[in-house]
Amino acid sequence: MATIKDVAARAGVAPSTVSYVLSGSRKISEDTRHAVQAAIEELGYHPRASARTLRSARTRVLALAAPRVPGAYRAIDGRFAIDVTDAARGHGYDVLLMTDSDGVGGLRRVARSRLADAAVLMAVEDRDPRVEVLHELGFPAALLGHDDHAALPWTDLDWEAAVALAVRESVAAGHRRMLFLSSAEHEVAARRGYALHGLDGARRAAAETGADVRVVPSHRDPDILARRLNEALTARPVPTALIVQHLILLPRLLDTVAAAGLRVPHHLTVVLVGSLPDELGTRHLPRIDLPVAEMSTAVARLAIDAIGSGRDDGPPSSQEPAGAGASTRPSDAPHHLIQPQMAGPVIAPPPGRP
Amino acid sequence: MATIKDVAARAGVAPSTVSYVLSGSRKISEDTRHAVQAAIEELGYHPRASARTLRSARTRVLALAAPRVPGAYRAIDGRFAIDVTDAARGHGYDVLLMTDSDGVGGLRRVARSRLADAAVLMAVEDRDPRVEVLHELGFPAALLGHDDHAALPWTDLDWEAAVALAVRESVAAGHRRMLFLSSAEHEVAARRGYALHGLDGARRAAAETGADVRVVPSHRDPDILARRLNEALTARPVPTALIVQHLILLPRLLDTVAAAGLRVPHHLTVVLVGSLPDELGTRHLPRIDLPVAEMSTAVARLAIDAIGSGRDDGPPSSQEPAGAGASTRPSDAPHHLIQPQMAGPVIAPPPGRP
DNA sequence: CGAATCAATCGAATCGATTCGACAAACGGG
DNA sequence: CCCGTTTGTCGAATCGATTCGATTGATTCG
Repeated sequence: MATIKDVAARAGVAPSTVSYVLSGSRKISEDTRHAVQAAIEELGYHPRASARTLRSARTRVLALAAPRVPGAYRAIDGRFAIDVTDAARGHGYDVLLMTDSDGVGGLRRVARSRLADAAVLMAVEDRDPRVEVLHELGFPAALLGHDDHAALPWTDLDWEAAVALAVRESVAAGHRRMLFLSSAEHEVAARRGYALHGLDGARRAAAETGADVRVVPSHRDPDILARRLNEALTARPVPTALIVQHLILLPRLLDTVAAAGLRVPHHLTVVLVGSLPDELGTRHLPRIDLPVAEMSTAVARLAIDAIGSGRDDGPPSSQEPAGAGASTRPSDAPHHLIQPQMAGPVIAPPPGRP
Repeated sequence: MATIKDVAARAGVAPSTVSYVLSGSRKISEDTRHAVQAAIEELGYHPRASARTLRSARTRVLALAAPRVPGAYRAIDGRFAIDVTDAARGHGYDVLLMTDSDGVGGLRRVARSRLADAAVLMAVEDRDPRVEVLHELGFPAALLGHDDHAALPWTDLDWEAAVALAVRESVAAGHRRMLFLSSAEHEVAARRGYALHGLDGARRAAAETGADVRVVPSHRDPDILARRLNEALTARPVPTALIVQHLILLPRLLDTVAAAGLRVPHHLTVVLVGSLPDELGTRHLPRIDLPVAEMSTAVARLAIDAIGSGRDDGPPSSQEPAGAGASTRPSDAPHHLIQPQMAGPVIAPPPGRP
């Protein structure tokens, strides 16, 4: 309830002096500073965010746009939300959580009412309407995950390298025939980066190693998924490794493997790609964890950096390398591509090999 | 970039008139209203949140305090965050997401800088320091989940009824010997409501039905959990049903069941209590879903209702029923206790029974 | 026909900070 | 000893809305 005026009165100075003590933007004598700080302590003063924002045009808030929830909820998203929030706090920013239950309406509203300084978008889709809206409003933003079209800063795991690594490590353990449980068809159709790049990684590693890698597309319906998997597991020649990128239905999946009479890892090695660290009790399987913390830190940073350099619509700087302006070509946007690492137990050899 | 002045100028009226058109708090003639609305459209005007808040002392923001993340992340929390956000939006509120990486510091900061009008706390613990801070600051709040001590509005699934229902339904399906995989010991020690009430429900239903219900406390270490479960599954007389309240390590748990040579549901029926709707592919098991949407709607409502009646420290109203002031006794706080419902397939009978 | 009533709108104060120019006192140099 | 500089602080304008009285016509009633 105390305001800057109360503090000033108590310390016997002008309000502006209190402000300078707080911001440190002008030199204040030792004595005055102590008097002001004492008054602040005694009154339990804390500046009102709204007044600060009104004057300075800075909210110190990031809008975090959670992904649409298409039937199946993604366990991963909450974790990202928390880690992004922590990362933002590290830079003095708070996080406003937004769903897209009203489509892009929420983002537009938050941007125009100046509730936030920048946005972080989760689970960006190809030709994502949110990206267009932000661009239209000239609102700074950064993306968690990416596809190759959006001309905004982004961070992501290198999914191609990740799946390729899983395949190569399986081959190194002696496996020659394996299944790759890829993203569901609707994710491929939506041209999600992780779906496309994951497939690329599997194909590339198969070609490089000469291994027999059969792709099984996942499906959001667990029964269909179970049927597909069961067919692939029993088709000859019998696969000895299962690389899983689509983890949403993991329990059901392991159930299916067990139902086929296969023990893990004795008959079949299961390798996860993009698992959430420590999540869902997957620690007993060899895997490539999704670097949630690293991605969150990076995206918060990218979003905050974008605030200063908000779109100024000026003529493109002549310092630029030849071609279009800095943020026009997707490949020019700042980004942070993270390299995969294996975690967990080593990959078991195929049956019949020591 | 347009302000209320610009709109006023364009419509040929005073700024206050524009404000009244927007708020509807005074009568405005048809003609003027249309002129103002046209000007708003043409300029793409949207009121600045900070200016509004500064004047009206209302942020229209709820602070959502995410639970501490103790090693294992809870898949459930992200879902709650999203649903609470949607529910808040339904009342015209936005949601500021807070972690407790700096303990209660975040809440205190948000409350004192007036970034939010009220708080929603997730996963409240016994003698939760956050509750004390909010009380000390006189900050309105509501809780997701509850224990019997906090004198704040709350909502929760009736965990005692839920576990009791799972036991009774299992008995009705013919089971006489079952395991109850309860919350982990550290959760009981923290006196979490769901842990205590769940145990009560199991005991009560066991007494009522005369069934043999053995309690197996979960454990955050999956290896310890697996060992405990394995012992209980193989102890004589052999249990025919497994009721699971602690779902965090579910995949590993089903793995353990399979490793014991037990097929679900043929040898052993697994019933889940408090599973997340559609989450993790648990739809093939009989279960009691956690009513996330219902709880979220309720808690948003409770928090918003608490804003109006913010602590006024005045003398207790004489309209009150005899006894202490309205918010002094925990049992007096408004709340919303949700009754459990079975979902999914019917519970399979024990082996040897048709 | 003048006074009272009512509807619609205006003007100005206000919320609580930030920030710029002005100003007084202290200081140093010539 | 006077003037220019530096140091520290003050005062006032400002950010963009809300809201309360005051004001202006139009209308009604006696």
